[in-house]
Amino acid sequence: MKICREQIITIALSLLDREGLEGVTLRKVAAQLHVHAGALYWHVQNKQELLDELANALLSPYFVQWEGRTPEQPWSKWLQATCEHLREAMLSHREGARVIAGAGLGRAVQLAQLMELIVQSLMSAGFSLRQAFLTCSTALSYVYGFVIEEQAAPTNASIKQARSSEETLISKIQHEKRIHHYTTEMDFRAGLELILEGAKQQLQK
Amino acid sequence: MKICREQIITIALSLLDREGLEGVTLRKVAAQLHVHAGALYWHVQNKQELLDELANALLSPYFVQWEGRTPEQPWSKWLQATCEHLREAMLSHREGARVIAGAGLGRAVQLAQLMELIVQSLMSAGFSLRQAFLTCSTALSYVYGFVIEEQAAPTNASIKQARSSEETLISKIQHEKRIHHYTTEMDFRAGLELILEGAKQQLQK
DNA sequence: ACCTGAACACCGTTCAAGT
DNA sequence: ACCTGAACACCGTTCAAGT
Repeated sequence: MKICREQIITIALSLLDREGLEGVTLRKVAAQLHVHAGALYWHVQNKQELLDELANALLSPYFVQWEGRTPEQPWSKWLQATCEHLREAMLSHREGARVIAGAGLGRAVQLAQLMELIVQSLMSAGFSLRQAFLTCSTALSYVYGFVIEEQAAPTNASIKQARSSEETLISKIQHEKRIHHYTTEMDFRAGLELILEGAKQQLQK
Repeated sequence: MKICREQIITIALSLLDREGLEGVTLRKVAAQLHVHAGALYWHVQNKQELLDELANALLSPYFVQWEGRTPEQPWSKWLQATCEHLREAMLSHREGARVIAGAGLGRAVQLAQLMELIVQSLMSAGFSLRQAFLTCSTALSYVYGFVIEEQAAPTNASIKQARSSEETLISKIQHEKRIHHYTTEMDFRAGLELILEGAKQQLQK
């Protein structure tokens, strides 16, 4: 049975969607390739490397073709679209945000390249290197944190809380959301706008 | 050997600092209490519950005494202090951010309470329920994402990159940081200020 | 009520040996 | 070059049986 790196990643990805991150196991991947677990170590250094490649595999289809800001494009619109695109990439697979955050900037090549593209796009719009970096890192941190929480499986505790409708502000917020048909996507956009607005202000000084 | 829930959490916390999150294992905790692994299940439902308690244990010393905004306090100063305090709680133990994010709002009672306190403090400063929620959730997502990345162990890849000082913008940023003695804390504050600035702007409309 | 002892069904990783 | 076979040192979880 000849196998290659790509097959391993593809199988791992499908396993991620079916069983979640904790279900992604070298032994299960090997089994689906009709191969013993030890055989994977010829194609992959260890499990962490597989996880890193998983992060890249999530990001690649969304960002290999992604263009930097064009001169006539306002930077805030471009950055907004880029962050929403990143969120979509994360949402494209179960626990995607966790996978990407787990790899981090140091490991996920795609993520480092994306950061490069953002900083460059902001600088061409008049940001200093530091301003561009801070805006970029703030936006990315926000996306990370937001989507990780968004993808966290609803627990028994949170369901119980929602059901019992206590007099907490959080349950009032949930209630208001239902009435006004607020979506999680709207929350995400609104938070992102806060950051973009802050960056605009900073830029004028 | 009589043991109790508190001891389990204390041991787990020390294990977290010594060996990191993946070193926190029911069997190791049990061994340090001179008890068989199965015995822990009398005090704890499963490993996840222990992890949730770990998140609370990280937050409690920082937030049980934490006060809501006082009338004479500007909301932005109070929120800034609160977010910096949260970051310090996360940094107080190895991989603290990951532990807290892993528990999430649904599991870490302390975190849900903190959110409650923030929303309430912002509303008393004139925010609508929705404005307060969005500002709170944006700030918290940012802190999450920032500190998770901050605490990610530097990898071989990132060290190699730093050493080879390629012509990437990211390495230029690292370089600039060293020259100007920028700290990670300054980066955190600057990003936070972006969000606070954006929230101020939003409030005026 | 609280723990032992032992099992069950898993993990990642290594490595001689095969082909 | 690439995989088998088998081992090693672990995991979380369950549960009868002890005290």
